[in-house]
Order: sequence, then C-alpha cells, then structure tokens
Amino acid sequence: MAEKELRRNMAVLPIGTVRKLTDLTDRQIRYYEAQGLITPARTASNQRMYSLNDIDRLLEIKDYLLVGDSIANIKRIYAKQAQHESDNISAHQARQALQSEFLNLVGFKVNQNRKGL
DNA sequence: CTTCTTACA
DNA sequence: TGTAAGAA
Repeated sequence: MAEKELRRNMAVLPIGTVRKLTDLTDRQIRYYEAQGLITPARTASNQRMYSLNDIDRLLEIKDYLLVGDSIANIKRIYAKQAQHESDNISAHQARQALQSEFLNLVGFKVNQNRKGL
C-alpha cells in the first residue's frame, strides 16, 4: 500500500507532458511552483520533473481557481493539509511504539526464536 | 527540439 | 499571464 504512493510520487514527467495533461501553459505551471503550490523535482540538468501527484495537484489548483479561489487561499488549504498529514504520521508512529511495547510485555520476541514456527 | 531564466513597447 | 531573448 505504501509502494503505490511511492510510485505516485516519482517525478518522471517533463513539463511538456504536464502541459498537455493539464491544459495549463508552461508559464502557469512554473508560476504555481513559484507560489509554492507544487514542488517538482529537478534533474541534474535543472529540468523540472513532475509526478502523478503533481499532475493531480495542478488539476486541483485549476479547479480551485476556476471556482474563484485565490492563490493565497489555495496555499493555505495545502498548508493545513500538510499539517494533518504529519499528525497522521505521528499517530502511526505512536501506534507502532505501543504495539512494540505490548509485544515485549507479553513476552513475544519479534524476529527471534523463529525455529518453532 | 525542449526547457530554463529573466525581463517588459 | 503572454511573450521574447539567450543559454543549456
């Protein structure tokens, strides 16, 4: 389930492809980046490389703009979204820590004493 | 040929 | 946002 996200985040598309896929101009795509709405990767030759998630975000941005939302507003939306993301990660880490403690308490040895299985 | 940056009659 | 110029 995490491998799929990893692939979605792989930057493999040049701006030309993104332009065709989103119907946005290069100018707009670069402008939104300048505004911090997207952060495409860069190749060794400084070429921007976009991921499938970048495409989705650009399409989303286009919709927000169409409905009349401002760049500043969209920026805040993604800022809070990132906040919730990190909150979820913390919750996940907390759960793992608790499970780890639990296993030790009960006496299980993960990755140890596997011969009996 | 495609993309990058910078600048503006 | 568009577009031109020069470099990469």
